[in-house]
Amino acid sequence: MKKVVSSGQPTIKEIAKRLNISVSTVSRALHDHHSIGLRTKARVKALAAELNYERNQTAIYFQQGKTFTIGILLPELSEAFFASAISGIEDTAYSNNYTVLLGQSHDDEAREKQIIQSMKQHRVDGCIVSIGKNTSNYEHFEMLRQARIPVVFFDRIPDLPDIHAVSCNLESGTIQAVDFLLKKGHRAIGMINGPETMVASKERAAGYIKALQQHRLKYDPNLIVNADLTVEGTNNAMEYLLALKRKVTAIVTFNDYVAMDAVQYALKKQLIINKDITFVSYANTPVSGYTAFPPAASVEQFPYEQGQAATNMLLSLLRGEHALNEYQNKVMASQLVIHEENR
Amino acid sequence: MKKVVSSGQPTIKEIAKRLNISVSTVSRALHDHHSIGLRTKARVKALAAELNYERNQTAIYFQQGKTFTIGILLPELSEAFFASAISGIEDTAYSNNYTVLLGQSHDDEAREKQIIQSMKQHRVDGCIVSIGKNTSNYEHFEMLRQARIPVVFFDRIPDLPDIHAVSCNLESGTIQAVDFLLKKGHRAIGMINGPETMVASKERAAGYIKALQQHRLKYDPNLIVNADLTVEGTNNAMEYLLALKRKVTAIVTFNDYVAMDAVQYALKKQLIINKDITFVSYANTPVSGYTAFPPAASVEQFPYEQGQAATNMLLSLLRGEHALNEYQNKVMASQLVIHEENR
DNA sequence: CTGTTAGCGCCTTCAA
DNA sequence: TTGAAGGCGCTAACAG
Repeated sequence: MKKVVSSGQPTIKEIAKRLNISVSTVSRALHDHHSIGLRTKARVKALAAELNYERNQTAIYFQQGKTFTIGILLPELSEAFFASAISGIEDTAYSNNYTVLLGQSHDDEAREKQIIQSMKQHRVDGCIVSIGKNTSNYEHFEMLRQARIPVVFFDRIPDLPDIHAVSCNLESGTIQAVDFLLKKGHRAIGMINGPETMVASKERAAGYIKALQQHRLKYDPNLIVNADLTVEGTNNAMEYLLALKRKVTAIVTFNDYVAMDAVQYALKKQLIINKDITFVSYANTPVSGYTAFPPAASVEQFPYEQGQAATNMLLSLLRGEHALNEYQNKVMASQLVIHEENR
Repeated sequence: MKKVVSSGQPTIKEIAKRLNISVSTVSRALHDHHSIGLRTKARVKALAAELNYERNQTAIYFQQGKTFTIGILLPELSEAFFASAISGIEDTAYSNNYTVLLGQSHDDEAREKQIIQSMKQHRVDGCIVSIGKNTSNYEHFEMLRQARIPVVFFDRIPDLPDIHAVSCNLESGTIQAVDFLLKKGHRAIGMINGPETMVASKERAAGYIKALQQHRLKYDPNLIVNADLTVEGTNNAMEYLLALKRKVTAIVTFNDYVAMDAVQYALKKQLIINKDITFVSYANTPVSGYTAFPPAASVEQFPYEQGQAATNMLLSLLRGEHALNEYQNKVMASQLVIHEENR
């Protein structure tokens, strides 16, 4: 008993039969192979068009061992930063005839593993990954390596030696940010940083310190607080900073959300924004323009461009332009964007 | 000459050879088929584990004619609304063992067509689609229908008779919104609506009118303005509304962005928000909580839930629980969310 | 309980 | 210029 699976979609076999020629001739005709007679070619193409023939990609994937699909694994699709990043990835993949398989880990390591597993089974040609907040075990990526599936990490990259990665170094932007504040006359500049373990937090702190050094100013460790990015954490950090003996007149916050929370706190304390206290932040969101008191400046991290860069790196790997073990680590510079001050 | 494509990944054939049994036995053992001896099963599984065997999905897709993949076509990934929607889609798909192929049309009809084409070639089992702003030709969806690939439209649904669709009716939410304002004593309620052609604009207008009717109030067409959702458009609309003889004390805006622009305009005109003028909006964004003057209430459109619902509908179609031509049109109710007023 | 075999759609070598 | 045949990895029908 023959099972019908292809829901009536025409195949080359069918075309061959109708035209009384062989399947290989049809296949070649469809591919414009030079050794096929013009007449035959025309007849084949005409019938193919008439029948609405379409090659069965799954068959081709199967026998070629390539899927022209890349897997994207991200923590959270609804975060503006990642939404932009995906957008950049999809655009680049699309214009190179690749499609994109999507998975979100929700910062859950177990789910991250499952998704990687599933992508591997789907035989994606490669992966682009931004790891979860708490991921500390990287064996799932090791499996990809063994399966010779290239991976490019971006933004949230793991602390491993031999990886392909694209990221945005926050140090440069942070230097610019602190510099900006120093030039406006601020001397006691606080920083609400993220969890100490995060690479991103380290980069922020490093930038902060370097900026001070460049101005030959003393670095006071008390001015940097590590917070957990929740509203309470931000409030606590603000309380701490505002209680310092040295009067803090400017604060660099971990991201725009923290900034907005911090602004709310400051307002409650009757502080006048941009006068008593000035905020500078990191632009994870396009929203800040709409808030009443946006940070005076923001460090842009270029998510769309990071997505593009990661995809291009992966594609060059897939094209064999670089050896898989020739590890590339593209670091893009973050950049300070000064907002309009007349609001 | 044998071409090696599978990059050395072990196959059941290899396992069979090593164990001196047949491929079908291996296949069955791996599937826990009841008719396989415990010993054999164990041996097979052990070797499979040792070799790091993993089934080649592309082979299975190919021979089963199913890919357990659904295609998502959306206008713009970086719009918060769609980002949430995708999140809902991906979560639902994932927990049903489906994966998700992604494409964004950027509201470009040609690109929309290409993506649909590509998804069809990838042999996705079904599609979830939100059409572009300007899409007026639906032949690409007709092709899907002919290929018997089910499509569920959501949010931006085409004006076609026989389709599966999930959407959120804004009429109910709008009624609640106007009702809310009427109960607070407002009588001259303006509306900055979207382009007249959009279904969503019509629903808003209809809700507005119905709410007045329910209160036995006269409907004044002058109070509804169609704008184009740009900042200038919003400013013009505001100028118009504020210049009316009847003093407008409340305004329903098309979405949160329009609301924020309108608030800015009002502030410039020295109006006091929530006193001189009150805004109610539609929640396309989770941001409004951070703005200084968020709308007093918002009509929630539940993008995540819409994504879930669309995916469930598609899955039920794929499972054959409903005939493909038994068209379902799920309309979810929008709902007014009243914000805290003590800010 | 296990083995043999055909076939999914396509491409590609080899032979004519 | 064309045809025949094999094989990609796997499943399932059929035959022991």
